[in-house]
Amino acid sequence: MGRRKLEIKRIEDKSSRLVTFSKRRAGLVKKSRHLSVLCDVDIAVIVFSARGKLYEFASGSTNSVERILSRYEKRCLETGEITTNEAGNDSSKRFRACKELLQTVDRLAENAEELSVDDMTELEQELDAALMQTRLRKTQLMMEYISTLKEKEAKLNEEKVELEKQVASAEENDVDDGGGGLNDLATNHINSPRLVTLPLFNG
Amino acid sequence: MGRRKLEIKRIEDKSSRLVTFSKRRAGLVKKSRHLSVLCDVDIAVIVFSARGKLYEFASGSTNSVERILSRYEKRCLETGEITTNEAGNDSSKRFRACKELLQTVDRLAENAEELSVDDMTELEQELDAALMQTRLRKTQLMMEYISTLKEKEAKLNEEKVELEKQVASAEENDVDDGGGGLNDLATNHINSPRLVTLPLFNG
DNA sequence: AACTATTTATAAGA
DNA sequence: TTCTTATAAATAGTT
Repeated sequence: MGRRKLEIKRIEDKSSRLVTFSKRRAGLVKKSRHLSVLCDVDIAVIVFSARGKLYEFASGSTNSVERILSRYEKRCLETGEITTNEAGNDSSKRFRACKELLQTVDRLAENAEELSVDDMTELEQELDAALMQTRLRKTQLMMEYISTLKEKEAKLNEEKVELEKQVASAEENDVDDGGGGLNDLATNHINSPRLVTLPLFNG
Repeated sequence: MGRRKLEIKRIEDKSSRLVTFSKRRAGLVKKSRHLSVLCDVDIAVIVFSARGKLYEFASGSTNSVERILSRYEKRCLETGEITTNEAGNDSSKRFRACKELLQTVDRLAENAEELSVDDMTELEQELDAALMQTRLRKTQLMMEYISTLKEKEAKLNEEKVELEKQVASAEENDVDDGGGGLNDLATNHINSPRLVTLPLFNG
């Protein structure tokens, strides 16, 4: 929507790319605000420029991006987010069960007026228990995954050391050089940076 | 941009509000995609309808929303820490703040009889918000850690391939053998098992 | 879900 | 950069 029709592909000219970014970013934010007002919905928009500068918009007032993001995270966990699963795995079954549970909850919540406080208390406790289970399981899965990755890393490091030895001994047998670079490379690898352990995983 | 100029305020008629939501949401996503492609930037858009249905868009491929969100959180922490960062590590400060908060909660809980339901509701909401933040942050830290480990693995794999090439070329220069074992070793490494991706982290 | 009369966004130019 | 303007794109109301 300008003097010419613009193909939707990366604008190679840096100057016009920047101008377009500035204009269209403003447009996007404006449209987001309009949509959120007109239709009374919550919107968050996050933009990272190529140089890493952050631009954000959120309907509502202070801290809205954080609020919407935390809602988003919550929703993802609730929904399971286990979309890309093969048939053999039983997690698709589990996923379906989850969905059903959520539907049940929705149904109950809709008719909440017909349920007594005791009923709701019971439901609350059961849901609370389910939530706890889910969180626990999530953390376990992540921890297991981290362990797997760490093991993998250790194994790869071992293999690397082994290979470096092989290179070194091959070098010794090799009379004419061309291998000085290899030693540099090997040294480089040995000195590769160590893991930085996050505070969360201490002890 | 329609038959009439539309005031930017909540559309009261439910039907047209829904139609407008649908149309403009599509438009917003389209514009987001165009902006991300044209200007080569990362964009995430999150929309919650009034009924709580989630719509999302992110430049890049699968799971980009999560990726961009984690980048966003990271950035927020970084910039926040720049302003509140003085001598030494501030995590001890944060920890002290946590302890104080918990003590406050204990104190309030002890004297709960003296507080009104409204007071307790307010406290409940604040604690709930804090809990949500904590969970979010925990998940993000784990996700970031996993990303780091994955990157590390990729880098190690690259280095291994490089080393294997070095071994192979050193072998070629070597006249008398003893290097058959090396080839076996190299093959072994190339065929080392791939990452098993847990359902939780698909896409 | 399609159709258009209009409004809105914006590409290029100044 | 900012303003202008010709034109493309989005969309409000209609069918």
